[in-house]
Amino acid sequence: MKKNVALQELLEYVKEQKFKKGDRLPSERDLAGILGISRTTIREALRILEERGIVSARRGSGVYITKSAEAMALDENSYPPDEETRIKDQLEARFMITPVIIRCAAGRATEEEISSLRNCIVSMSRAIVARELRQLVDADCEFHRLLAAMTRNHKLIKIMDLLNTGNEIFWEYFIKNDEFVNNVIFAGFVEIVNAVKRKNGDEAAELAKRNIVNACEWLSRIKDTHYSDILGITKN
Amino acid sequence: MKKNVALQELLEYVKEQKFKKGDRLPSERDLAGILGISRTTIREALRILEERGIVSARRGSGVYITKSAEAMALDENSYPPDEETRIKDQLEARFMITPVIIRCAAGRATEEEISSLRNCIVSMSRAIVARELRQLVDADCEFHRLLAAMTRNHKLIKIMDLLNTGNEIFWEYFIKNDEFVNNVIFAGFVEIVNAVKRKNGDEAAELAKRNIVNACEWLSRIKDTHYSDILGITKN
DNA sequence: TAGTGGTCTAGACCACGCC
DNA sequence: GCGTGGTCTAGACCACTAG
Repeated sequence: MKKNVALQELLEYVKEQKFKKGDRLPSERDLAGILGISRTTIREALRILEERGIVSARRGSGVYITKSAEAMALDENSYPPDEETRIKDQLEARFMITPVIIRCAAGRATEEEISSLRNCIVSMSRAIVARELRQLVDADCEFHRLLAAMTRNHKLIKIMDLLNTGNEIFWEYFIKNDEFVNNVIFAGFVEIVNAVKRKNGDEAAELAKRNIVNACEWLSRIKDTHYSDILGITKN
Repeated sequence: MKKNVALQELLEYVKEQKFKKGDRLPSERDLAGILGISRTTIREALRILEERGIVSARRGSGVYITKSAEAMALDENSYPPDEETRIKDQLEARFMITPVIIRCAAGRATEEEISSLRNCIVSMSRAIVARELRQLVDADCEFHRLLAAMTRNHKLIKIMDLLNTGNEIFWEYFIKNDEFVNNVIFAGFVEIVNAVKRKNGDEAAELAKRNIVNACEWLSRIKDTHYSDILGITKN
């Protein structure tokens, strides 16, 4: 994508021109001319830099550098939102957040809601048999959405919605191996529901964590990455 | 902004046309025509809906609804609840999520980022003296945003953004009492930064929790509600 | 092959900061 | 008033999906 190229060129340009923290960049229109690219695309690149906290735009004034060159160099390598990073971020976020929500949910769930969870698991099972990635992801989302709803906390529901986006990225790998999905992940979900039914929040949370640990280990095996790093850093 | 208007109209249109989960929306070009708006703007609105997990775009195929009507209604109602509920949800969510993120941040923060945290605290202090609610809330948001950025995890940053919305609701109460804000909350932030500097994630997380506990207790005193219920249910 | 989302472009107008 | 970032537009081409 050109915006990513623009982003790299922009960083290169900043380095060349020896811009420092606090300096003002050329205007968006000038940058567009300098880098031979449309202003819209430049803006998209700047937006990304702003998200990363490297740059800050002030209306009517200009775009300013807010991060030192050293800090920029430091996280330059850590930011390509490539597939590896997305998988890692997604798994880590789920590992950190989901158990907390499930622990809370276990204390507040009704019998009826637990039946809904069971129904979800049935859908999941069907999707696995039919090898329907989309249905599997949907069932997984629904499962987690229900758990979040049990907390009766609107904010937590929204957070779960956020966590529920972008999971295809690893389900895609899981669904390739029936045995793993069935005996490990799927069985894990069943155990979680049982723990929730017993209103044992701590156990449910622990099971949720273990499920993600298992997922990480399996992914590490079939890919050449070490997802298990996540666990050491964020141990609860 | 027109994209926000477009977003509302889009939701309205979906409701009118009785689109359901799994249905395909008209193409972006058609929607542009229907709503009388450029495709770029429509795309921006769709991007937001995609982030919220309401919709999912498939290249070469179309844009599909991924959330049931009930879930959408739930989402819509997630903000009109009464003030009590909003405060409770907000505090509870922060109590559950923030410590986990801070623990992770403590293990990955750079010296420079810690300086930024300190700067934030200075802004906060100034805002308190000037009794500027808006600046105080901004500084609080920035403080938490920085902490989330230290995790280097895009998802967690987004989650923190979500947590950062709607906090005016209790800052409004806090700012009325200088002594409390200064000696309890503000001092708590300073301690958190120190713990982060020592890379002591567990302590930082514990301090973050205690800060929210203190906030709950103080709110319970000045209002006739028992916010401390939150703590028993979600103890870690 | 026709239609879709993904990306990029050039140009326009607005709201705001600064001189 | 001038230059800035913020927003919107119409149109183009590409890569992909599906019939």
